[in-house]
Amino acid sequence: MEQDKNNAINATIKDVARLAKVSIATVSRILNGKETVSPHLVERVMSAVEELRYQPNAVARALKVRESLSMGLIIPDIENPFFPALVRGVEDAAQMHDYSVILCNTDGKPAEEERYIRFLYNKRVDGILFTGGRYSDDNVAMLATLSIPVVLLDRRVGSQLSTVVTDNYLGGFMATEHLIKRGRSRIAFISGPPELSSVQTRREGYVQALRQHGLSYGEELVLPGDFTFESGHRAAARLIADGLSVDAFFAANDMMAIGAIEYLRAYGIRVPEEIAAVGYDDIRMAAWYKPSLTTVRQPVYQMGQCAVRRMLELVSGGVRRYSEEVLRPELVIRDSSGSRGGKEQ
Amino acid sequence: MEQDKNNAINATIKDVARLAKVSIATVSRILNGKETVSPHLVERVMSAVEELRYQPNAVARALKVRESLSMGLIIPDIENPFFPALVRGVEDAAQMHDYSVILCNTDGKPAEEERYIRFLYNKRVDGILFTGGRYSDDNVAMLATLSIPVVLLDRRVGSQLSTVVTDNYLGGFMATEHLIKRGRSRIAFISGPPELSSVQTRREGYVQALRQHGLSYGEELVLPGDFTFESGHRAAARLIADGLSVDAFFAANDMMAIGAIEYLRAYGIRVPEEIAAVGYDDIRMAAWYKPSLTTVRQPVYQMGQCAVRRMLELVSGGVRRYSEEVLRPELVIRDSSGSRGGKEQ
DNA sequence: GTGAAAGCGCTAACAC
DNA sequence: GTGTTAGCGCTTTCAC
Repeated sequence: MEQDKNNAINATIKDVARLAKVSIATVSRILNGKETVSPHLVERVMSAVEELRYQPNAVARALKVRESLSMGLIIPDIENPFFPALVRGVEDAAQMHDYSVILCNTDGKPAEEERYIRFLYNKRVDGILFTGGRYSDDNVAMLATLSIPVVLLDRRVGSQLSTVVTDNYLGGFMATEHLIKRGRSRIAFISGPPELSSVQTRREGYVQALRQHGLSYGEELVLPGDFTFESGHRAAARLIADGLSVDAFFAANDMMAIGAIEYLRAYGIRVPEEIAAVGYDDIRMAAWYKPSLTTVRQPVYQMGQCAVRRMLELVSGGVRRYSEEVLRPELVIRDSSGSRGGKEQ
Repeated sequence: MEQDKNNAINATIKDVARLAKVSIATVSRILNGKETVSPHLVERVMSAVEELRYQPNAVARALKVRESLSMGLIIPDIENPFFPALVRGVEDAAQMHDYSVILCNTDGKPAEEERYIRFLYNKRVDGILFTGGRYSDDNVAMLATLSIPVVLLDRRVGSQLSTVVTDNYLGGFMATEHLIKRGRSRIAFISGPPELSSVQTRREGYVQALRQHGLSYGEELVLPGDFTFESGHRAAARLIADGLSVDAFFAANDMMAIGAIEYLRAYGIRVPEEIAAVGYDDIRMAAWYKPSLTTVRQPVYQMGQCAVRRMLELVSGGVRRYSEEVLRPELVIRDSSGSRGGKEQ
């Protein structure tokens, strides 16, 4: 009656203690390895653990210690090719610290975001990594009031939260300057959702590069877009409708760049000869597409890692330091931006 | 001293009970809505919940009820374009039932798989959804001994576990027969990792289609591959080295198909005119690639959903029924397999 | 219909 | 060093 549970499916710390003939406190001490316990007890306990195939119950631990060793990762959509690398970066870094990551897809809908934040809070995650969709300032504000560490990814919002972003200004600048150096002078910008700070900042970089090189800039050079392939199509259609007064474009992401190129080529317009193109993100396809796409690569995987690091600092630090980490993007030069000599060549 | 915690960050069920002047049992009953409670108490409790912004602690609940409302999802790599849709299917279905999903990337390494299985068991997830990498029968066996519901995804292994797969035999058959109907007669197969049951079964479908149409089949028609773009290159290189005695190929995934096409075209070989191609998966790029890729689409998102459904059945059913669900793939006909009239046209 | 109380499995004082 | 014990926040008998 006392020992018949040895082979039970779920051994508890109690079972281990009984089998090893020690108190549960001793078992706990040994398993957590913080205090010193005499070797012969260690041995007895460890073999009991073996025999019972004891696996500590993390739920009970979480309840007691108020630390679940889990974090929430809120993203718009894992099927959007930007996010897998981010998620992987987060997951790898989390796992390294014995943390689990709960994945949440919101499709950028504020209502879903709110649901998930509440959901994660219920689960008592130790922290939340958040990438918003559209303008979700409300939810960011809500996050700020929560008594939970938060790291914002790729979205710099006004509030007082830690953020990890890439330098979108620099990215936009590099892309545009590259086209200028390739001899282009009328450069359009295919925008993403204008509410996103990342998009705004890329555009600022674009504008500044034009200015700095004495090139003309006007609202008519900015084409609306929403990050989809199809909106690339539409932007190209407008370019054509406008009489093609442009000899290059910089798109706020690769998907739109490719959409636009496809459309232009369907109209017999040669890329890069007649119109040069630069994208943003360096998705996988950018390298394989014909013409291969010059683009601005974001260190997405590293962003994920950094975010986890920041979050863990917040969790353990206790003191809530609001930090901002800016990662440097990189220009990847391929065929779509034309050859060194410019369009004449 | 009794009520000064009202605005504390983390209200507990106790705080709510005190404020509403009822017992914690009553609060619990109302919040779970299973038993009937008199309306005036409901009102009092609900307004206390409001006032305190009470959020139940799921960890405590999980400990008590032995149900964490979370599941683990083990995949090789979220950056592999096959998986995002799967993950999304799982996540959506899970969320619909108030479940959270813990994502685990193993890179297909058995050691990582084992680590994660243990990890998830520690967290007392209610079930595990598992897609193995290579031949990980050991871990599948380990899963089988665990006292935890498991659903295997896309891998039919000998053991007694529930599985959700697509009909790879049918997929291979359809792909091959399509090429035959397009007038091709010497059809190569670019294989994936030969240990994967999915790959083996696709190959069986391929072989059977050839046989059934009285076409020759031999080992020399099977080219090794490992699902990467580069291995598609290599396969094409071998095709060329062999003197191109082939007028079509069927690749076990799209990535390799595209890799092979790229290589062939770099050698001036026209696709589909000289060599027709069919892939597998229908990744996003398949539609955009030039030539657009004829391929076999797997209902990946639905697989994720089905797997969750199965798992939830196991969890609630109590009785462990080992089921097997086979989803039907679909042939998506595009340009890479040539025109209806066959290669002569 | 409602409250009191036991206990899920664990950690961390606190005694000895 | 080691054991005893008090909870973490919740659900669920069991009485009334």
